[in-house]
Amino acid sequence: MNGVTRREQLRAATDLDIRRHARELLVREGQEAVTLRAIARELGITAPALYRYYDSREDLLNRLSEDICDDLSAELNETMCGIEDDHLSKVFAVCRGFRSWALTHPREFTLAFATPGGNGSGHTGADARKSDSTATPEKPATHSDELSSVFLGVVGPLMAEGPDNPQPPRIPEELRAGLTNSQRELTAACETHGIEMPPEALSLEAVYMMLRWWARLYGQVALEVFEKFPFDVSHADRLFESMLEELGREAGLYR
Amino acid sequence: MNGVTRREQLRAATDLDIRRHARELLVREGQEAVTLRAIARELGITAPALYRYYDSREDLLNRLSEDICDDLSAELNETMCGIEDDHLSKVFAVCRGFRSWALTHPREFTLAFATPGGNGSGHTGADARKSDSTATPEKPATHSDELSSVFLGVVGPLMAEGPDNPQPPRIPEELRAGLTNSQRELTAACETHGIEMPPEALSLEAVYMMLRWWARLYGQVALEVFEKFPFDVSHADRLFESMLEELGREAGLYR
DNA sequence: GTGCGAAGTAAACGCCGTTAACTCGGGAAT
DNA sequence: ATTCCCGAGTTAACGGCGTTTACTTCGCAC
Repeated sequence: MNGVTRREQLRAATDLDIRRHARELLVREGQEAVTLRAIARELGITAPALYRYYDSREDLLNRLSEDICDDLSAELNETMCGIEDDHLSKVFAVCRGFRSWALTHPREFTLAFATPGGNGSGHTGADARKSDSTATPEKPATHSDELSSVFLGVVGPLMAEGPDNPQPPRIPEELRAGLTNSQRELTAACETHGIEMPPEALSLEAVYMMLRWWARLYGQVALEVFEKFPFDVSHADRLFESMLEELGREAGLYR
Repeated sequence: MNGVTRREQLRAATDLDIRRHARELLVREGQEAVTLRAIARELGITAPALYRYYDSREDLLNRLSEDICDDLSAELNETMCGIEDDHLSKVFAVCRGFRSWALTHPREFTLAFATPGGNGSGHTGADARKSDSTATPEKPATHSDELSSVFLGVVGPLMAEGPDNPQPPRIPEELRAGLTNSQRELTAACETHGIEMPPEALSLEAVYMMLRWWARLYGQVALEVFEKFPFDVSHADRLFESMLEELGREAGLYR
């Protein structure tokens, strides 16, 4: 009657241990130290045993990247829930949370958000992990966008309440076609993730705004993590704050 | 009498060959394929010989990263010179050039602009390569900012001519201190690189603008290279164009 | 001509990912 | 209760890797 056999339990536990130790190695010593042999050593088993769980080292790294996104999502979700103020404050809190997470977890950020292969929240995953062949085909959703869901969950209410933009952003004509596509994708994502988002709130302007928010948030954060400012910037946090303020102003959400 | 001996000639030639083949491997097969043994194989020598030229594989990769920046700089410089229009058009051309270079050279972009160690245009280089101990101590400049020079060279004239910003960007008070620092660094950089930049043109507002330009340019480009848009964006080029336009408008440079 | 120092080599060490052939034990079918 | 399967884990091995050490070789300054 028990849905999960003893074997499955053990397997799941070992799998968790593998990823736990892999993550630890990543954090402590960097991506190239995440070695099948090192992981096995810490687990007290031998390296080839890991092939019962993952097809290859790369496969494991991809999974790690997903885990990282999920953990980050959970953390941001908590951050968000801890804010009692208006919706805009929540959005800001999430952005600040993303930044400070990235700065304190540079190696995890690099793996999940700056790896060319296109894992993380990208959309090129082959989705062929080692698992029971028939089980859990329940999430055919595009990809592991746990994280998008967090952002959507906090931006959604903001969209719903006050999009009385004093200055609608004047979307360039040749962008409208592409944006309606994204709009479709977004509404679908909101549905699958059960996010309260009145369809009329997801205007083209809103979609455009979200894209620009993400591009600038990501850009500023990556710039800081990789220290690629053209000259020394000791006041990066203040720069970030001014970017947030500017974003809020542009969205017509301030005052 | 000859300033360069035959030995030095050969050494320089071999060094160039090393980097040429390393670069080729990077482009063709990715960073982890840039192997001392592979390089040596293609050169027809043995791997330990490479240690006569570089302290380690990492050292070589750092040098590669610098080469990439320099090549990109040269390419952008050419792009810029090919534009005969006003200064703003040149700035746009350089930005577009940077983007299309990144998209066509993703692996080089990743190595030079998204490597956590902080090589490339960062400012943490230990600067201890294998070279004649006493020669060429002539560039104690902060770092290898060949690239910054290109951007400065194209932004400078723009600053010099028309900073009649209809809307000066209202720099947040707590940013001014840090920005004056950057301002100092920038004027110094202009001097060392011989860039025509009237000191009064490099206002705090101008420095602030340049930082924001770079952050957004870098962010958008990295986002595209790593395919980390939250949903499929097929119209990325148009998005990029609209970002440029927006930047121009914000700088008070448009109409 | 002699000899020094730099370029290159050969051999070895200890890592690595991955594969193949095996042991062994839990659990289902009989 | 016995049998048998199959999956977790092992051992051994392959080829490749970065790096070190000791060596040859040879250009060139004296």
